[in-house]
Amino acid sequence: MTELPSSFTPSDIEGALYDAWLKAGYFTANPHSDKKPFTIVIPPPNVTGSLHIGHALDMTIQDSLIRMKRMKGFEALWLPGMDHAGIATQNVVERQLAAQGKSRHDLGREEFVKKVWEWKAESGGAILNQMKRLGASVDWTRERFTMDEGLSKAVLTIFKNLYDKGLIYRAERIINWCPRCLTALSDIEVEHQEIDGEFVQITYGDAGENQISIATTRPETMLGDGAVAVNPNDPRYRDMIGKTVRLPYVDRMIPIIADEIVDPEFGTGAVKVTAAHDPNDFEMAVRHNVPFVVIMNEEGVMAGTGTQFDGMDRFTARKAVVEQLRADGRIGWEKRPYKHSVGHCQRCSTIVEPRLSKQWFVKVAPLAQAAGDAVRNGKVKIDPVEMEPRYFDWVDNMHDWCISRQLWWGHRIPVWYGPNDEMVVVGPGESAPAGYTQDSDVLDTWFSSGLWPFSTLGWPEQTADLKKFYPTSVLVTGYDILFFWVARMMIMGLFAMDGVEPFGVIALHGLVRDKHGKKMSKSRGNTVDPLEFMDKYGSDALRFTLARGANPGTDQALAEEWVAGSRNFATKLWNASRFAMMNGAHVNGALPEPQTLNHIDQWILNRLNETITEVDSNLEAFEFQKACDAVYHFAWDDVCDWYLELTKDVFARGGAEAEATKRVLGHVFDQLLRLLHPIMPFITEALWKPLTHGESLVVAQWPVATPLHNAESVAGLVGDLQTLITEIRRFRNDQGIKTSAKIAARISGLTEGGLSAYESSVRFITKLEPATETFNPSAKVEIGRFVVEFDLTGAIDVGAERARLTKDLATIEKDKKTAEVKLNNENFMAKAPMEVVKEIRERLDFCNAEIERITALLASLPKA
RNA sequence: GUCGACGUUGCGUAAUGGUUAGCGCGUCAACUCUUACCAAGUUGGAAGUGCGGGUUCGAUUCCCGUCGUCGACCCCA
Repeated sequence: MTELPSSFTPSDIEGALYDAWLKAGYFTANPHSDKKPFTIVIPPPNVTGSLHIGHALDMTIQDSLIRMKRMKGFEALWLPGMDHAGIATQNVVERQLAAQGKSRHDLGREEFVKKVWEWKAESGGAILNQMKRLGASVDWTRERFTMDEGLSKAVLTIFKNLYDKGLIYRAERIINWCPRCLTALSDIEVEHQEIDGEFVQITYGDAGENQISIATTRPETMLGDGAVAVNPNDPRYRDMIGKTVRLPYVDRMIPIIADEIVDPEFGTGAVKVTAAHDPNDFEMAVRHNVPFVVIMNEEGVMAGTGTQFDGMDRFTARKAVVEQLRADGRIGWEKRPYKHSVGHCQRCSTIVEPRLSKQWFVKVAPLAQAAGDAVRNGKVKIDPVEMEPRYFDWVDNMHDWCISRQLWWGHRIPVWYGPNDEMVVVGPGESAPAGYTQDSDVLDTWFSSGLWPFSTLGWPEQTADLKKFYPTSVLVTGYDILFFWVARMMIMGLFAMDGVEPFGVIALHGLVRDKHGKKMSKSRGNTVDPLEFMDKYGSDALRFTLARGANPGTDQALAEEWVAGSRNFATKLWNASRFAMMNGAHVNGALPEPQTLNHIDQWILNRLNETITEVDSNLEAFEFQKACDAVYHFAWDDVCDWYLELTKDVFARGGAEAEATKRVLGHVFDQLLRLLHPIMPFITEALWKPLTHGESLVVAQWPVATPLHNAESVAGLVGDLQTLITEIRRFRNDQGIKTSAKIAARISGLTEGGLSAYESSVRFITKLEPATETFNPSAKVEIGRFVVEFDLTGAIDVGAERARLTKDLATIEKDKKTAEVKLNNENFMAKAPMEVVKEIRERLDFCNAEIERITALLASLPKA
C-alpha cells in the first residue's frame, strides 16, 4: 500500500511540499472568514540580512504557533516582510560605489536612491528565500517592506499626528554623531567599548594670572571650552569661583563656575566645560549660560578654532595639543593607557562624536508612560514575566528619541521650510507651499518599523485586514531587542490605534549560543550556518533541535551533534511509519470502542491522549522544550520501543485482534504526525498523506484528547508488563546471553498479575521458548509477583548474578536506613505532615520486603 | 560603578521544602534477532545539586555570605 523508500532524504521532499502548500494557498489568510483571527507579524529582518541561527529559532517558534493555530481552526495570518535598514543599506551601496571610485555625492540624491532600489531588487531580501527553506508558513501575498507606498504613507501620517499633538519637535541638542556615516545616531545605535585612552592634567591660565588645573581624556576639546567647573564645597577652589582664567592658544578668558555635579575626588576636582562636544557639559552649560563653541566639522576635523590645530583630525589634534601643552609646561601628570568606555557607531565602529546640532526628536515621556501602563494593567503580557522588569527599566527611563538621520535612504522628513524660516509639516496627499524646500534628512528606520503591526495591515486606511487582524495575537522575538523595537511598537501602536495595543502577548526567547553556552560571533569563529544544517540534516531536524532547546526567555546552546540527533529522530519516525503502513495501519472507519481493545491498544491510546494534552498545553504556553520532549518520548519510547514491538506478535497471530490493532496503529500515527506537524512540517506531511490519504496536514484538524475511563489500571498493567520484560532482558544481558539466542523459561504469576493474555508477547520480545519436558530450572528471577525460571543448564554466571543482587541489596539498605532515621526522629514524627510520614512508612515496608526477597535469592544461588 | 541572572553527572539542560533528582548528547558493555530503522538501531550500565553559614523535623530547592561565570545599564571630565 505504500511506496515509501527505505530511508528518508529530506531534500527529496522539502521543496516540492513547500511549493504544493503555496499553490494550494494554505498560508493566505482571509479577512472575511468567520474564523477567529490569530495573527503574528514577523519581526522584519533587515533587507541586507541573511538567515542566521537566531532568525531560524525565531521563525521556528512563530511557524509552530501559526501552524498549530491554523490546525485549530483559527484564521491564521503570519505576515512577512523586511525593513529598509537605513544606515546598513546605504553603507552597502556606498561601498559598491566606492569600489568604482565614486561617492553618493557624485550621483546626487535622486540617482543614489534609485541605485539603492536597484540593489534591493537584485540582491536584497535573500533572507526571504531562506525562510522558505525553513518551511515558514507566512502569507506571501501580504509581504511588506517599510519603504512600500502604503507603509510610507503610514509614516507620513503618524509623523503629522505626533507633530500636531506636540510630540515631535525640532531642537538643537548634543546628539551622537558618527563622523564616518555623517549622521546622527540614537542612543541605542551607540555601543560602548572599553578602550585604552589617556587621562591628562592640564593647567589653564598664565603665570601671574589665575591658574587652575583640569584633567581630561580629550585634550583637543580644550579649544572649545567655555568654562571650568568646580564643586561649590571644595575648599581648594572656593575662592576661585566667579573668577576667570585664560584658555591657552585660543586666548579666551573663561569663567570658573560652581556645580554640584563636579566630583572633588576625581581628577583634579576641576572640570573643563566643553558645551558643544559633551552631553554632560552641555547640561551644565545650559544651567550656567556657558557659550557653545563648536570646534570640529562634521567629519571630526578641527575647524574654526583659529589655532594651528585647524585641519587636523580629532585624534591627530589630540596628540598635537598634548605635545604643545607639554612644550609649554602645562602638563602635570599623564595617565596612559587609561582604560575607559567610549561610544562607537554600531554600524561602522567609528568613535562617536557628541555633536551640537539641530535634530528632530520624539517626546517620549507620555508615550512611554502608556507603553509601560499597557503591561502594568495586563493588556499586554510579557512571557516569561521575569522579563517585565527589563521592559519597565527601559520604558520608564527613556530619553527623548532622536529620529532624524543625515542619510538619503529612508523616509524623508515631511517638513518643508519657507524662505523666512516658516515651517510646515506635509501629511499624505498634501503639498508644500511654493518656494518651500524639504528637510533633507530622513527618519530613523525604527520610526517606521515601530508602525509594523498596523502599517502592514493597511493603516491609515481602515482596511478589512486591519479590522480582522489587529491587534496581533503574539509577538515572538528575542529578549535582546525588547527595548530596541518592541517598546517602539508599543509606543506607536497605542498612539496610532487609540490605545489599542499592537499585540496581546510578547513571547520572548533567548539567544542561540554555541555548544558551551558562549555567544556566537564571527571573531570567535563559533557561528553556525542554519542553511548548512538544513542541507545536511533537513529543515525538520534543525527546527526540532531549536524548538527542543527553547525555554521561554532563556538562552540555548546548539551543537551540530544535537541536530544530527534530531535527524535520527526523523529517520526513526520515517521507519516506524513505514513499519506501520507495511502492516496495514489505516484510518478507515471508526476507531473501535476502547473496551473492546486489548490492553496494549488501550494503553497506547491513553498515552496518546496524555501526550496530546501535554503538547497542546505546552505549545500554548510557549514551552517548546516540554512540548518537544513529550512528543519525542511518546514517539520513540512508547510507540517505537514498546507499542510497535508488542504489535509484532499480535500481527503474527492475526485475527480480529490484529484487525483492531491495525486501526489503532493507524490512529496513533495519524494523531502523532498531526501533533508533530507544527514543529516538523515536512516529514510529517510526507508520511501522513500516504497513511491517511488526507489532503494536507497544514489544514488537518489539531488532535483533541479523549481520555479513557480505566486509564490508570491499564497503565498499571502495561507497566507491570514492561517491568517484567525489562527484568528478563536485564537478566539475559547480565548473563551474557546473546539477543538472538532462544532459551527455555517458565513464567509463573501471569494469571494472578492479569497478564495471561500477553505471555506470547513476552516470549516473543524476550526470545523465551516454552518449557519442555526436559526443562531444568537453573536460574530464577523474581519480578514482583512474577517468577521467571530459566533453563541455562549450568551456563549461568553466578558471579554476575551475585554481584548484581548484592548491589541492589546495598542500594535498598541505604534507602531503608534513610527511612528509619526519619521515623526515629521525634521532631520529624511530631512536625511532618501525616501523608509524608505515611509515605516513609510505606517506603520502609517496601525496603524490608525487597531485602527479604533479594536475600533469599542470594541464598538460593549455587555456591561459586 | 549600578542592577540582574546563573552555578545540577564529561557537555547541554529539567524538576522539586520530604520516596529512587528527569532528559538529550557523549561515554562504557553486550548485541544487531523472525516484520521498520547499520552515516543508524536494540539492550543494559556508570556518572551530578560550587563553597560556607542560617531558617527548618527535613534544603538541591528558601535566606545571607563567598567564589566563579555571564549579561544589561550607566559613566567621572
